[in-house]
Amino acid sequence: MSAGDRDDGPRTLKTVTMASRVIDAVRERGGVGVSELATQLEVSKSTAYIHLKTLEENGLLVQRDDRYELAFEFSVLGESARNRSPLYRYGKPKVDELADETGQYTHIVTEENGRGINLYQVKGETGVDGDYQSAKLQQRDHLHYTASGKAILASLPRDRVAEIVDRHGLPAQTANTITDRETLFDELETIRDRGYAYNDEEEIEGFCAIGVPVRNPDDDVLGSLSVSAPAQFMRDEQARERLSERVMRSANVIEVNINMSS
Amino acid sequence: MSAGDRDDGPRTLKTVTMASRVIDAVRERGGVGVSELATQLEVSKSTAYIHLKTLEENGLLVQRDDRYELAFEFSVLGESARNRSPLYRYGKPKVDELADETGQYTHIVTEENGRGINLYQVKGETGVDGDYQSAKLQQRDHLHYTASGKAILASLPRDRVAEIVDRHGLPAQTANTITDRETLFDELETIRDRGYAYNDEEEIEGFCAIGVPVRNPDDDVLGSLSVSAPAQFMRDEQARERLSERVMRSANVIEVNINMSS
DNA sequence: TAGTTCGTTCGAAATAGTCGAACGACCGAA
DNA sequence: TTCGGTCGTTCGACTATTTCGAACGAACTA
Repeated sequence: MSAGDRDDGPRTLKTVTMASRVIDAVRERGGVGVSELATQLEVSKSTAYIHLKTLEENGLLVQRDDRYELAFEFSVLGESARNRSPLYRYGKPKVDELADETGQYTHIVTEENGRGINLYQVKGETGVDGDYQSAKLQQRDHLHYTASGKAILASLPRDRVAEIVDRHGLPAQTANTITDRETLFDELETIRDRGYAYNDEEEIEGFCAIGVPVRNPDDDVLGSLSVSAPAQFMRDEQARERLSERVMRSANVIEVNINMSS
Repeated sequence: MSAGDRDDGPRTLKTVTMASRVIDAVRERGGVGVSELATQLEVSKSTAYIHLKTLEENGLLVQRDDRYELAFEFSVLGESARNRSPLYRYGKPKVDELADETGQYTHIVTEENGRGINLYQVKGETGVDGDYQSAKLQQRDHLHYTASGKAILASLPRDRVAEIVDRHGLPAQTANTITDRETLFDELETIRDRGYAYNDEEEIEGFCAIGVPVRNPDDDVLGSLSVSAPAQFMRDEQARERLSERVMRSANVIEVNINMSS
């Protein structure tokens, strides 16, 4: 084995980690062949082969057109994971409602391992078309350049935020992305005071968003509710004010519904 | 090892198969502890432990309240899997539309390994509330007792259907479920003639549904589009006729859109 | 037809997984 | 408080498993 064998923390099963890398490679490339995977993961063809076959036997991959792709089984597992989240269960109807009323893209985001995960989103009537919808839902995002992410960060203890920034950094996405640690902490302060996070074209040029945290009775943050709209729309102070009030109200209703259920 | 070591067909990685069983157990129980998993899978505590830890390290499980649960990562992978399906991409807007117009539950289903997978569904205005929605989306269903499933089976070659029936059987779900092989083949014939499948309370008592296959230019079936409604509603011949025409029309539009894209 | 590339199979070398015992932490009962 | 039970966790040793590379036929290209 190569020199730099890093300690993965606890003892782990290398074969399982390898399988996980296989799954990741299949997702990234949208399907792989045996030789291709062997090259990408730097293992022998026979190893790549047996991994793919094993995952296929277990229903996690399927062969389509001579390539191995992710099985729909993942969509079953994904639904299972989502549905355990009260934020998803109680938030989904509110997202539908908000998207309907505002006509804009509306999302629910939660945090996992320091990244934002888009649990659900709806494109409202006036929402711009394109690959935006499917692209976002497939993606784990950094938390510092989205309104949803910043809303979550603002509700997390300071040292947790520091930990996340250490781990994932603050890469720029547009010219407006916050890439400085101190600026970020100041921004989070502002968000706490104001009650909502504002994304000023920090992720996508021409797009702004408003994000509001959703908390449980113990004040742990479960995630956030957000609405994004063209910069043009958001530049109108009044519209923005109205919209933020609206999102805060919905987030609050979600919180109440979650609290009543437990 | 125990006596009955069956040949899994091709050579496979036992550690990966074990990991897959772990994931399945976690899903089934909605979260597990170390000892609990060890008992369920009949392995030592230390083995259960290292498997859970490895999957956690790889972002596939998370610890919540002293239990290991499925990570939202699965929801990312699931979206990825779904979005590769043209049936999903082109069918989703039509499902939304149909649910809106009919006010009933509307779904898109596809087949994988002889089972039906619910790719997307929407509860229309008049759709009954309850756990039905989330329950269905989490589930792989047998194909023989749903309208969507029968529509798919009717579009598959006869020997493929036989294979599926051999593998998964024809378990009864209600008194109306088709449990006899010959009856099923006759029904599939009827479906082909009629152009749509009808579920007459075969899955859930009080619920009927209409399912229509969606095929690609090569005449392979990609899945089906279906609408379910209370038995009361469906007993009205005229309503049923109108609805089936409507579903067939939408399915056809989906087909056309898919074909134009390739 | 010769030269690639692909996926697939196999035996043997080398690595990695499993077990069971043992520990400290935690919880509830006595 | 103290005891017995359970929990998750760690470790070394035995053993089973994974990995590799070579070799094959099929499919495709030149």
